[in-house]
Amino acid sequence: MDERLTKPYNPKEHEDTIYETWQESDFFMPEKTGTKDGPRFSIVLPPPNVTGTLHIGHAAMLAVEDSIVRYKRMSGYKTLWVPGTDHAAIATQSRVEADIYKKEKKTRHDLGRELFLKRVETFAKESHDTIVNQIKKMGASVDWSREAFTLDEKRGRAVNIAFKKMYDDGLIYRGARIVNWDPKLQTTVSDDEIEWREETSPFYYLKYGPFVIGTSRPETKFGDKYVVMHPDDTRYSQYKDGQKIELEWVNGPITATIVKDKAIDMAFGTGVMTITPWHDAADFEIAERHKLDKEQIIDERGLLLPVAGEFAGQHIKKARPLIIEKLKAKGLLEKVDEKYIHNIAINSRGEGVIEPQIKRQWFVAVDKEFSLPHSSIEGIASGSTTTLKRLMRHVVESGQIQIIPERFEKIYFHWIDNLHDWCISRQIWYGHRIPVWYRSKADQPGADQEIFVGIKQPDDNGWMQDSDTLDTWFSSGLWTFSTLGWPDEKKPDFKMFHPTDLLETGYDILFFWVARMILMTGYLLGDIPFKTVYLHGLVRDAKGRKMSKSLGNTIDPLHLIEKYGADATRMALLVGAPPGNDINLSEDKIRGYKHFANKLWNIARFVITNTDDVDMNAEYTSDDKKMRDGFDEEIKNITENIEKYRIDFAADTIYQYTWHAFADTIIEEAKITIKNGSIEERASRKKLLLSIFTDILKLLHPFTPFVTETIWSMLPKKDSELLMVAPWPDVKENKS
RNA sequence: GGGCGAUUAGCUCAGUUGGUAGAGCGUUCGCUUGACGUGCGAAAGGCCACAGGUUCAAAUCCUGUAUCGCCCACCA
Repeated sequence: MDERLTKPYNPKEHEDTIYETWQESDFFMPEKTGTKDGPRFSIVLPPPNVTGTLHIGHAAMLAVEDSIVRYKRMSGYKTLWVPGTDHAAIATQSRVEADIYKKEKKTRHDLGRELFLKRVETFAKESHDTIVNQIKKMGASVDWSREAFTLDEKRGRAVNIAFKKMYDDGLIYRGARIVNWDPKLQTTVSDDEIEWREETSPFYYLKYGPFVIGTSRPETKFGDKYVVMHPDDTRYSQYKDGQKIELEWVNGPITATIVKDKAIDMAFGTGVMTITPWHDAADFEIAERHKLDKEQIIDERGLLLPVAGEFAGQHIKKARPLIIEKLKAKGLLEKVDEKYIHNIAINSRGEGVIEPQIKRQWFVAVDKEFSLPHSSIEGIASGSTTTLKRLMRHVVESGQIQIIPERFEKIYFHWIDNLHDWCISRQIWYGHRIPVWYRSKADQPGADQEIFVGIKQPDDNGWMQDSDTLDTWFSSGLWTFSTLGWPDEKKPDFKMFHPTDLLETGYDILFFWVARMILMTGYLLGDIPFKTVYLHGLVRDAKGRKMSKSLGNTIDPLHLIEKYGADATRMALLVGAPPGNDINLSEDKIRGYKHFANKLWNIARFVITNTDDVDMNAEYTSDDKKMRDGFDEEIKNITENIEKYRIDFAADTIYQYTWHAFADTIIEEAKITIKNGSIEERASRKKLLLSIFTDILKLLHPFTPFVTETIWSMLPKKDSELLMVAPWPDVKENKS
């Protein structure tokens, strides 16, 4: 017997060497697996952000993906799993900014663009190395030779080409639109990056000529010169759209214009409101509809502009009570509701309170028609006209992309239907610089600047690049094909592995990322990025709370691997985690699976020591035949569940079988048979032991790769040197 | 305001097409049994949130209610 087996199983002694063995074998590379013309399976790793270290959610993701990938590889597929990391623009930048400020009391502006970016890159590099190590510790069988980064040179080229093509097709435009401005980070953020927080604040009723208007933000009201009501509101039928009225306002008399718009909720407040188009998205829409003037009241830092009169230059927070005082003194304050509950917008990255502003930004037009020259999408012919929104809806609606669990399809459609143009420019430094250059026309002062959109800076003089960078999701939207060689569509990887088979990611980034990949792939390739989307849930703590640094309930996956082993950690994250469901993770659960790894180890000891004289050509007794047939049913069941992406069932089924059928029954009976049975009975049971155990190792391998590979190396008889490429048990023919 | 999910043993959760309720951890009792005490054998513990309905049969399907959680939305 192998002397390693004499001790209890200690994952630490085996895991790192096993991973090295795998890597040296090159079986992580598709070139080494499957057959030339055989089936292929490809998947990309959702690139983790280089903002520090992986958390337990990443570990869960790796466990699910690696299980599927290993299963496919063993099933004879040419299997590719592409790893990489994401520069995560704003998240990484604000992390480094905070670090620098904490240590050196300096801002990025103190350092300057170039120096600051160096610091971010250093941080990103360290982060990357940590992450790579963690991915390896989890046992992920990714192809490291194909590793990519969203901000490396190849991906940068892909980004610029995509941008230029969209610009040329009129799908990317520059426009003054209302955006979510974060005065703290001094940048715009997309709608999806906003979190809403409930807040109780006073709600003021102000006299506005003959009307009473309600507001929670009196500091924005200085320039309000349109008063809006519903056209069907009989209370105000004496007022006509466009009618002018004179009234006394905060800083003196003004002329206001009546506007009738159906967006007004007659039941809310007095049914009348004034609008501030520059600082409110809803007001902006009304102003656009009626072609009204828009005036900026608050600047980028949150200070009031000259329109505020005596309050100019003050910060909105400080000015508000003073403004109320003045309104009160002028008799314009009708009443105050102190307990008004409303939602305020917060930047989810960095916690700044969002101040809507009208700004000149770059947008992707989601409703604009364009023609798609080449299309592999069923139902959309090459050369036909469509919009990004329609494309995104169609590929899921027609079933060309399947989302698991299905209920998320509805959520996806709903999101698309509410989608506005996507603001892609960011006023931060870390990221893909917008590939647009400007030059003022020297001979024509005051004229518009010349604009150049391209892959790289034009050769002649005087061009200045746009200082903004792109939303990080712009580059990750290209991920499924920018990692396979695009824009060169002749690259073998692209031809062989695109579209990918599966995208496995958290439901929390369905809109951010999944939808954007569908958008980019549909537009740039006329294709789908993947056939199936598997959405996993969030990992919560034992009490069901979200893990967060502030709660102090985060679990470091490396700590778990150190204490219980990667296999136990993986099992705990797989079992009980059906697609789309959050799982509560407790250390007790992981400890249970550590015991299982040891159980398997001891089973191995029993089987190996009792089958050294096994004859694999022996006849099964009828009892043993039944046992083997029963196990074949389990194999079928497990295989079907993996195919259905019910990894949780598959992992639990083989766990239950191994412990409570194989160990508790077959081994226990074997002890008696081997001692007292006839020659035939003994030979049969020994064959059964080794035969089932060999297949158990195969079935368990996708879920617990380390311990099974370690045991495999001790098996005297086997059909493959390494378990990771041993053939998956096939029972289809056994069916009688 | 709209949508989605959850509610099952002391705790955390499974329960795949409806067929007399399961796991892990915890608890109690007994076992140094020739693979394993990280174990083995046994036991206690559940009107499956509530109210109706469909069915020979419901934790499972339908309707409603309650509580919790999540997502979406331009109510000033």
